[in-house]
Amino acid sequence: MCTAFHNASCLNCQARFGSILFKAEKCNLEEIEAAKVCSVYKKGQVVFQEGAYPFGIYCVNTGKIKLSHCGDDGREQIVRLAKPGDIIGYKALLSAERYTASAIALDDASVCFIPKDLFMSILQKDASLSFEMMRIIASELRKAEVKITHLSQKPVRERLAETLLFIKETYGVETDGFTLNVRLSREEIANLVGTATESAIRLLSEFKKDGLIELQGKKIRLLNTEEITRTANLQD
Amino acid sequence: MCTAFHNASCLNCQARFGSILFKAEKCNLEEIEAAKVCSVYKKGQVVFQEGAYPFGIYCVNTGKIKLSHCGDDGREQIVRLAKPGDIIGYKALLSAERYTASAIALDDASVCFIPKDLFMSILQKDASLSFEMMRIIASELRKAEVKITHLSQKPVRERLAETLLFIKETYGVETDGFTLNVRLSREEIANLVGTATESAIRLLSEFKKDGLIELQGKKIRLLNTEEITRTANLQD
DNA sequence: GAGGCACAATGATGAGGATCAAGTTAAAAT
DNA sequence: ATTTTAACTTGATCCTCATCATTGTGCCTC
Repeated sequence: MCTAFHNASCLNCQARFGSILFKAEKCNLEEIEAAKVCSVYKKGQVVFQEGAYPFGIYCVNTGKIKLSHCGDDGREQIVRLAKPGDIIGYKALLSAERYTASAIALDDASVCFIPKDLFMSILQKDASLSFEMMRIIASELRKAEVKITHLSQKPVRERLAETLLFIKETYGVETDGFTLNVRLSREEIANLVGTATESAIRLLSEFKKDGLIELQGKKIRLLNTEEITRTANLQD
Repeated sequence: MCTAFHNASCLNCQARFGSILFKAEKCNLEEIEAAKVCSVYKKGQVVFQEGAYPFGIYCVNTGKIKLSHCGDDGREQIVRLAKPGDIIGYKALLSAERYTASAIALDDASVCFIPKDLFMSILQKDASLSFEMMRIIASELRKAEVKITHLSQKPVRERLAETLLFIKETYGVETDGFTLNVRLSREEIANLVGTATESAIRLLSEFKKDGLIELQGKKIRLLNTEEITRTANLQD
């Protein structure tokens, strides 16, 4: 499956990535550090599965994770992209319900697991941590609401452009300054945009024809961010 | 504009509606009570406006509030319906940004205002309150993600049925057990579903023809909840 | 009661985008 | 290297749904 081990460098890890856990009081962070278990997931492996009950939360150490929500007809909708420092699986834990999304590694990734009881108890006594958690979730919620509006009001073309910018914002670009620093399948891009795979493909080649992007297998280079932004037609 | 006054019955109000604020430690709740200002808004009046900076949060005392997000083309998307006991305007406050949605009274409503500084300072020291806040926001986020999935995968017909059930869940029904306990314009229903007004109207009359609902002006009676649920095609 | 106004309803039309089908490339497995 | 499989691409078709246009209905004002 995946190798599990204790990662002694938790403090370093948090500091490096500015993770939320770093906001916890020191003694609590140390407690987390002692209890956590770090696991390595290969690309495509499932960190947790929609419908399962949560036993704790996860903090992404390295790699990239997609959180996707399976629709009734079986098609997936990617609701979030997580990067190192991000925590995932907190919504189900907080609302004490089953996962509404699956977490799947986009890369080889290492993810720390923090047991439910520990995390919850710390959360209840550590106002600083829960305050920070709240801010993060609130910001996620804002993003989700904007996405809802755009889904119901914007055409696929604009949403695709927006998604490309979002990917860049989330995972950044490679050293050349153009290539998106993640390999997503066309289907995954479509599931992020909320459209059919064929539509995503078609529009990507249009963007390419128009000189906005360059395609090379799964590599996507954003050549003209200006124009992509204009295509996304963002007001706010 | 709207009458503002101190409402001595805050403790009662919270208790009655099981508001989140009731989770605050007692001394903090008293502090909130002392500082809050209650205002009355007439139907259609704006509690806060998208784009403005937040000065505090609001707790709905009586009445119904819609939170709507204005799309780039000016069409509104209703992202939430608030009822007595709910707090609104917290996302902008927590993320220290401008409102991304406007709050507008659907009814004559009375809403309590709690100043920013007070609320934030309490939140940072009151782990119990911020924990509860977190749970609420997390649950909102879950709902939002489901909505995103449905928006991108389900046809309007199913989404309308789902919306009717959602309205029932949120505001309940009148004493007859059928009539939705809120008056929304067709446009508002459409903006809740995420579709054109005409489409909402057309489908509503289809539902009526099929005996699922009864229409009488703005009154909507859910005659056959069973069948509406089936039409909504909910799996999860 | 006549006029005006907002909202509701219905019809006609067209475009955007999903779906189906077929062919192509790329990657993985043997 | 060859087969197998999966992912990508492109074309053709169909259908949902948005848009435009028109008429109908209730409601308030004068």
